[in-house]
Amino acid sequence: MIKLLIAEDQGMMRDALALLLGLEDDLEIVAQVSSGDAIMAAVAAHRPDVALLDIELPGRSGLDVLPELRAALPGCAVLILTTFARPGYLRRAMEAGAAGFMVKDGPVEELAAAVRRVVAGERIVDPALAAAALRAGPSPLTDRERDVLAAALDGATIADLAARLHLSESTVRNHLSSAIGKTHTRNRIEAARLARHNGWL
Amino acid sequence: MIKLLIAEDQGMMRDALALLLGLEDDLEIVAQVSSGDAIMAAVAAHRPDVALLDIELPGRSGLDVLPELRAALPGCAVLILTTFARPGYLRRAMEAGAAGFMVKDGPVEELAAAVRRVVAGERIVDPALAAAALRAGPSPLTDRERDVLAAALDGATIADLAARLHLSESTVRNHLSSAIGKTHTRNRIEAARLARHNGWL
DNA sequence: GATCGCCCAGGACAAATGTCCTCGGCATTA
DNA sequence: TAATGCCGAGGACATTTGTCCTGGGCGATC
Repeated sequence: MIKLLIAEDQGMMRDALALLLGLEDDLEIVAQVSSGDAIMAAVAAHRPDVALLDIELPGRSGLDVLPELRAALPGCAVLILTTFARPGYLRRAMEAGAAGFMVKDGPVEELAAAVRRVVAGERIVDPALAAAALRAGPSPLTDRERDVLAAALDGATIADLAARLHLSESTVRNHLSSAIGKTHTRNRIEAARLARHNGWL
Repeated sequence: MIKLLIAEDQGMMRDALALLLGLEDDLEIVAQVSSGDAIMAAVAAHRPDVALLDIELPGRSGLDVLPELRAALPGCAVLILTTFARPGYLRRAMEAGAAGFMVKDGPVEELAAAVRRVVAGERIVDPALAAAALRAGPSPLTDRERDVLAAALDGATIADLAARLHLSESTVRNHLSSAIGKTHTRNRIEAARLARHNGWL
């Protein structure tokens, strides 16, 4: 019997996954959580064989908890299940030891099969996405550039960013200018959007 | 037997919905489509009793096809099912004659019940969302302001917008300035984000 | 110890953006 | 007919943003 943990914030999707996977004879859902903060406690309590993690969760993201989960329970295979096929997400997932990376676009039948395959030790990666990840390369951004771009996503002014990050306006400008240059974009909005698209934030 | 049409682009969600609703004895999935363009043809071919429409679909949005669907097949109740609880979405859906509006956060069990209730003539609306829709009020934007804001969402410069919309830069500036004023925001990014959040785009 | 990259900060400057004004055309409404 | 509102356009102006430069501090690496 394969013990499964599901971390997914969208209620309908979570219920549907649990119901469908629960129908399989060799799978058992031992825990369902809807926030990233709840993952580690559920892992400790139920010691699943496979963890199905969404990335964009309230609290901590699935990618953030991934290294911690691998360290705490190395025998648990992690299958990332996300809406967004972002190259940087795949890269981070693989570097952190995920066993597989799937997007929610495919048919549900693939899911149970994927769970069994990662339990068998296989790695699951969408080939097209892997190619995109290699093409996009690793993030060219420094930590601070990433912070500033992430904070700029919602349209804040430079003064806002400076206040929010406890920096001077000059520093914020410099980081932004540098990030714009590295991303070959024309302003911070394009830079921030590209960075998000590539999973660099 | 209640005949159902499902329009949903995310494969896993579509499959899961179809499977779960198909398990109900009194429901029958007569059509599944993944793009907005395909909805009307499927409606004509299968004449469903209930159409379950996502809003953000490739091709035409669920809200765009809604009036056409109601005109073509008035006996078909439309249940909007969306990820985003945007006040303007709810408003548009209700004004266009939707029978219900649900977000994908809730438990799946609600879904089959909602389908039966709209067939029985009930209207389904999340009370909290309805309150938000009333609080946000109708869109204050003119058609052109909406167009310009929508085009500004991706970080385009004023020159880009002017070229894309076949307007002079002066005109674009004026529309943007007006939209910024009406939304009580500080720049077009904030204005565009607020407008999107409220479902005004 | 020197070098490198990152971080923070400031100044100077050009370019982009946002505001406010005028003006004309057009359709709808009173 | 007059008034109103939306649309397109342009000019003038202040503000914001982006670029490029300098410089100091810090830690890692060679």
